[in-house]
Amino acid sequence: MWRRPTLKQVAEKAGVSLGMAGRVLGNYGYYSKSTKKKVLDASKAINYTPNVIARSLRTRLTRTIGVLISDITTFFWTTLVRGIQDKAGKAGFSVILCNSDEESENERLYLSTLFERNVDGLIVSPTLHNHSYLKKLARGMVPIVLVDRRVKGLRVPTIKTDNQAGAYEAVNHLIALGHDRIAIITGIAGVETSDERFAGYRKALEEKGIPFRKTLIKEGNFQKDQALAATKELLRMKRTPSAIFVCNEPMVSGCILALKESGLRIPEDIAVIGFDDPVWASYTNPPLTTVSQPSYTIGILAFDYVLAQISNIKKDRKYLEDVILKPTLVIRESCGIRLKDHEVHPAQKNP
Amino acid sequence: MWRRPTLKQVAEKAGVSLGMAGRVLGNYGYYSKSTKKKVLDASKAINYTPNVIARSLRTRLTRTIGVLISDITTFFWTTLVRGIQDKAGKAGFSVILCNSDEESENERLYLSTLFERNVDGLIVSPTLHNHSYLKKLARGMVPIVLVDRRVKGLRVPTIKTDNQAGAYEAVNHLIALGHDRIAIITGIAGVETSDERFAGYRKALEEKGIPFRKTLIKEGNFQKDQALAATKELLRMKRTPSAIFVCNEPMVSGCILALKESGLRIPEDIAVIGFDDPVWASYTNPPLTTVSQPSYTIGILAFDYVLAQISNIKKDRKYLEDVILKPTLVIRESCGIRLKDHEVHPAQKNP
DNA sequence: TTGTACGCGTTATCAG
DNA sequence: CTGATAACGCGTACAA
Repeated sequence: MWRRPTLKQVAEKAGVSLGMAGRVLGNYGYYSKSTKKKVLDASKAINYTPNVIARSLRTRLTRTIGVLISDITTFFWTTLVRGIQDKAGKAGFSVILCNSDEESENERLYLSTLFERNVDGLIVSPTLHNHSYLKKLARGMVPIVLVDRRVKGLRVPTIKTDNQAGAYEAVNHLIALGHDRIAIITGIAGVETSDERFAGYRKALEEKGIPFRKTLIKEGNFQKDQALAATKELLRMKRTPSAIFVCNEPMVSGCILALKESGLRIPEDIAVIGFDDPVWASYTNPPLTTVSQPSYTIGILAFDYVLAQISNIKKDRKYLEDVILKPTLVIRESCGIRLKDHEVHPAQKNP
Repeated sequence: MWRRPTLKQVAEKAGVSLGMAGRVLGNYGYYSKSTKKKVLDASKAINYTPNVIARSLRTRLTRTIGVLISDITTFFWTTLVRGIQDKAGKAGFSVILCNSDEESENERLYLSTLFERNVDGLIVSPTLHNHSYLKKLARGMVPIVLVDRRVKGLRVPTIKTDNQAGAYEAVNHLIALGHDRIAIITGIAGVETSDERFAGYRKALEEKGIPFRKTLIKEGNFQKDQALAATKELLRMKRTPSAIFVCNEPMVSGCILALKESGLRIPEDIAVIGFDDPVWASYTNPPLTTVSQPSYTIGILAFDYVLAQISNIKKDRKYLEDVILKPTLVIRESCGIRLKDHEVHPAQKNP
């Protein structure tokens, strides 16, 4: 099998020492114009490319970061990862991508292989359980930035959106349109993202004095199928909800599917509001009203923040703090037409 | 800064030689039960993990593959990549992901950094121009598998779907429904995928004796915006098309958007048929009829095929040949109701 | 300005 | 069974 040319071969070809060749190719130290030319020519002649592995062993730097998220397949993560990659590419970093599928086992596994591969930094969206290994890594073993969710007891910069605010706004929108039986399909309970969105839901209801009914709360797992099942359960109730707040993109898919199957019209028979704003949100019938997160930006920032840690720019305290981005409500048609202010639901008590 | 424990430290702690420690931890060669225990204990005690970089330098193997596609953000690629990752993860391989955005410049750039990083194999979807570097790499420098598209003059196993057949089936479907002014929004001309789909379009028309009009052909760039513009142009024609065949997912988005803006109803005023079957295809109004590609499977196979090359299982000639998967037409409602056989368009000439 | 020599952490060979 | 010891390819302190 073919073997790549080495610095040594360049040096021989150029008739200089190995160290000399290294200096001009690495562009450091002193060297004369003439040797520079000799080395460069030799390098080109034999098609030399540096061996990054050897360099890494020496410098202890790989210019690689590991990214561990739940599932590249969902819109939120795809765009977030694209953000990371774009920024990383420009900075000369490669990114190794892993999907945990929300399984702590996978998280643990990937985290350790990533660490063994000497990545310079890690961008992680932690699963629900067993963060012991993550915490261990965070104790100075490798720079880490969290995205989307924090972990209790882990002091690591986190880039995320204000989920509670997003959910609050969504549910308020529903209330303003006259809804008072608002169901919610949450994500996995315990995951910060879910809990915050649920909190926003609850806060909105409480503020307007709308009764909070346990039967209207369904726990999903962030995935389509379970949301579909949950929606069906909701529809089997004696008094069905007048609106459903679905806490992420794959789950809205499931919900809409269930609604379609049951022949219900949106929003006439039941309103739907989602979280995450994928391209297809404008194409549904009717177009989906939803909370939009700046996922691409989160990716960009996440990379900036690991890079800051890697480069040790800790002087800038900014890079040690969390950043919490504001989501925005994108109003389309799946909740019906917005009523005038004076037409808000009578149940509203706090002005 | 913290430094990871090394084999040497394990050896010292265990009171054995470096070579010994290496043998038991690497599980090769001979060692006694007692030294095994000593080494294992020491390893655990100081939390040893092997340094993959050093190993790679020695073995010349990185257990890493590079994946270079156009854009992780589109459905086809996301699922394909997920296929690769799933298979790679199980095989103990990491994957470095890069987006070319269909720019040869980026391709060249990423290809070289991937190569310098000593990836064991490469899965690439080549851009249109300038494959000189790719060809160079393919000359025994690193195992390569192509996905989605071939490159002229490059003898490398390629995993793709039969685009012509897919397009042919799509257009035939349209014709069977009585359409005779069928527009097409193609991908980038010259890219094999596009050309094949175009060929399928043309073949279907010719077979049924439907006139082939240049004005009904718009070249897109695989992206949403340009397809949107193209659709608008189509609608500005004196005689607008009765149906549009749009050659990939992001472009269907653009097309539908344009149609919506113009107030046209699908399929009453104009039919739409797409290529690629993203989740949202069932949610559009009406649900989108489209050609579905087995993208996840392509990813799986692609990894199998590079791995075969890496492991040198070339004895199995199977792994040297292209595999061309059959797409399937998913009929929903964006082309209208299927007519009975005897109702096919009168222009049909060849039974 | 140039060359020498050592170290990075493993794997693997070769005597004992 | 075990212990030295030589690569792997590159960076860099040190000497010349």
